[in-house]
Amino acid sequence: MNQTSAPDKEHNIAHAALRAFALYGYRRTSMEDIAQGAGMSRAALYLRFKNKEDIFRSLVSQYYDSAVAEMATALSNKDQTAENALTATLHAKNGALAEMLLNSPHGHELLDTGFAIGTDIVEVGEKRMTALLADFFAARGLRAEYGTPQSFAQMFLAALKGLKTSAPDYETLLTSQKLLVAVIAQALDPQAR
Amino acid sequence: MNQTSAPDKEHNIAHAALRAFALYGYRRTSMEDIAQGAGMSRAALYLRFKNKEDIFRSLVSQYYDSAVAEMATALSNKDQTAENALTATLHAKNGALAEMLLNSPHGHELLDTGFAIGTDIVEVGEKRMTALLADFFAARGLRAEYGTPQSFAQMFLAALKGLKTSAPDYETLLTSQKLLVAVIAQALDPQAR
DNA sequence: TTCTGACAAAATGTTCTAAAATTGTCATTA
DNA sequence: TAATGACAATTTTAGAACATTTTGTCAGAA
Repeated sequence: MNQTSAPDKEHNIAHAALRAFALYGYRRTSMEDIAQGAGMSRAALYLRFKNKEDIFRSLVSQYYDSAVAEMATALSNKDQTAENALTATLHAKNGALAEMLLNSPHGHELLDTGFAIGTDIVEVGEKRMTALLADFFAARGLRAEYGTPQSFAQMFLAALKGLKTSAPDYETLLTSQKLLVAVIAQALDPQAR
Repeated sequence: MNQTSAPDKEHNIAHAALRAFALYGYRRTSMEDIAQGAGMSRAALYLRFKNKEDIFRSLVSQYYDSAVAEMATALSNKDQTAENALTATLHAKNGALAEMLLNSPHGHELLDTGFAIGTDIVEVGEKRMTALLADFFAARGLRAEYGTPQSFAQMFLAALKGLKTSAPDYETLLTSQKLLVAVIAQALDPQAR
């Protein structure tokens, strides 16, 4: 009854890996680092993951799965204001994992041009987010002058990325995210105020 | 009467440098490359510029000077719609110099994290742009719910940067810029449509 | 005066070698 | 069965030695 299940162990590994990546960066994190953090031998890691890249990809997967799921929930409630829905969406996107990586001194390594691990996963993750937002914008009756829901959603995500990379501190990030959301919400619902 | 004036030569150098930087990237551009492009000896460059970094900084300066001036003009006409003013502003920002660098295969080197030359100039240039936009937003009666004109302008510039870095192609960039401008313009002038 | 060729100094790139670290696997243990 | 220690193979790192390129300067030519 108290035997640790496989998913739990994989979670331990993922957690330890995340910590190590945030601490040392991807390149300088060794399998030994991760194994120690997860409280097991290095060899044990290979029982569950093919290699370091595999672990990293699973982290990215994990992030997008939860972020997309949370986003879907946040956007599904038809009764709330557009502003609230979008704000909840941001919380989903700024999830714990993203937070930890972005706040680490090695966040850049994992985002900079030329870091090519998990790119494919990122791509489909972003596509799923775009689709969710496009549906939302369509459902809220986005007017034709703002282009297709699809292109509008792309614009929104790109703008958000800009806020994230430009913000000098967390405070500023929150402020500008709030402003952008307010503007977008207003565009959806011009007479709301 | 037909002697070439100093400013002209400096312009030649700047032009050649820009070409070389776009072609080879900053690091792999030698003073010899620039000298050849400008049709003079390498030593002659040192008569007008301290070194390569100095040339690069003068390029950045030049860009911001013209971009800021054009932006000021674009934003000053009180009769045009906010949307037109902002669109003209984008043209100023996406100036020829920016275009050339961004479209070059080495554009990334000059933008990526860790490229620290001319950072101070960029900083004051961006501040000047922010100030111009803030004045514009204030003059157009930006409503309090969108924060201060200052923070709103910061948000706008950051979002624009996101569009630029995220756009897969020039077409998409233009589209999303247009959408963002439309949204912002509508926030300034809710009943305009 | 305005510019250049030539020079010394500095920086950058290349190739090699040996040591150290990291990886992935497997026979063996608990 | 699930996990480990230990092993061979691979990769990474650091340093030395050397060639090449690039830089910044200056005496002197145009």
